[in-house]
Amino acid sequence: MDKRASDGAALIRQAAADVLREVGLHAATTRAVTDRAGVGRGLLNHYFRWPELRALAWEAIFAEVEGPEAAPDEALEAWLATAFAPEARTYWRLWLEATDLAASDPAMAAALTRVQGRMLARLTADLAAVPERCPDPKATALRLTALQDGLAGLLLAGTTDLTPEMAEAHLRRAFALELG
Amino acid sequence: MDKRASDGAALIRQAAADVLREVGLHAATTRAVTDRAGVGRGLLNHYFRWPELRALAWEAIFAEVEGPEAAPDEALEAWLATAFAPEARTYWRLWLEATDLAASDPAMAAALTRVQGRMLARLTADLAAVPERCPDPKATALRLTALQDGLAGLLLAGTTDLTPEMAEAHLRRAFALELG
DNA sequence: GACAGAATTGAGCGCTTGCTCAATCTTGTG
DNA sequence: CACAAGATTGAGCAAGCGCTCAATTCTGTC
Repeated sequence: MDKRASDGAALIRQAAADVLREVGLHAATTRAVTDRAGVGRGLLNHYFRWPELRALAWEAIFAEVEGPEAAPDEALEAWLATAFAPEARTYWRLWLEATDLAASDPAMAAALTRVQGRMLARLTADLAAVPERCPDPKATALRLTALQDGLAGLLLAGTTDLTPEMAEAHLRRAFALELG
Repeated sequence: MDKRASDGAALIRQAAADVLREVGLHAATTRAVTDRAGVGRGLLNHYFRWPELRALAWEAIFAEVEGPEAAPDEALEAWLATAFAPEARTYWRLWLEATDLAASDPAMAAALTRVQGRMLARLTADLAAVPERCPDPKATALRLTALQDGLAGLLLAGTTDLTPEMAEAHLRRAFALELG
């Protein structure tokens, strides 16, 4: 009745998410996951195929992030404030790698579609809560999301002298332009 | 005196660029390049190391694209019009993959820095040509570039119902907002 | 024609990857 | 306790990667 404290499959799912966070999508391997989980190599393939497990763990990570709702106007400020917070770096990287992988990995593409849809819907809803200032919430949400992705890419590449603070300022500036 | 019609190193550089265009940065291999160039496998390593050759070929591809200058106001329209043209798809993908690789590949990071710097400088200059409408060309160029990157990422992932035409419309909308 | 040096070749090394599979260990049931 | 069924193991396979190196071919010079 009482399940084992260590259920193999759950152990592996958890370890996969941990490994993804630490080394990213590209460097993550099945061996790293099984070692981390403290189980044999064969067990992973008994429950999963690597592409599926990878997509599963990736989506689980972003599911955590989506977290609870906030009051509409606080939600927008919270979004702006956390978009380029230091803790978010892990997610920019996982996001970028996922966009990349989605081209060749159907499982990742599906996961990305779901997460992206949810995030866009949420931002759209938050923007729709101030209709007098934002006549087309869907379009604005898409532009702001795209801008955020693009700025995150610039930050990750580390190739410009862009800092997270500057990125946030740019996002706020675009936000101000969009909301008139 | 007259150089050989087929100089091994040049042949390999050219083949590398072709392969990158066709299969992208991640799928490209030394074997694909040497086969394409019609030379033996060993020759590539006689002249190059793979990370360097890859970065070299990548930068060469974008050097072609930078092309000749246009009249200042035409330049902005040309930029908007070609940003999401069908032919540009290859470049979005190479760009995205490069951003990804830059984290672990110093040669790619250096190449990306150079190309990104040139592109930003060019757009900044074009925007500076209309100072009455664009008070801060550098910041605007960065935001527009980031937006373009983000929209390209969304298109590549193929996960939203975004079309290239819509992406261009979004870019034009942001452009209009920026330039008042 | 002979010869030195450069260009070029491809078999193969060492490594990593995801995955298979026969064997072993654990667990719940009668 | 016995026994079937599921959980778990790890050696090893097949494939791919960048790269090495001894051997071969080509090329220009005297």
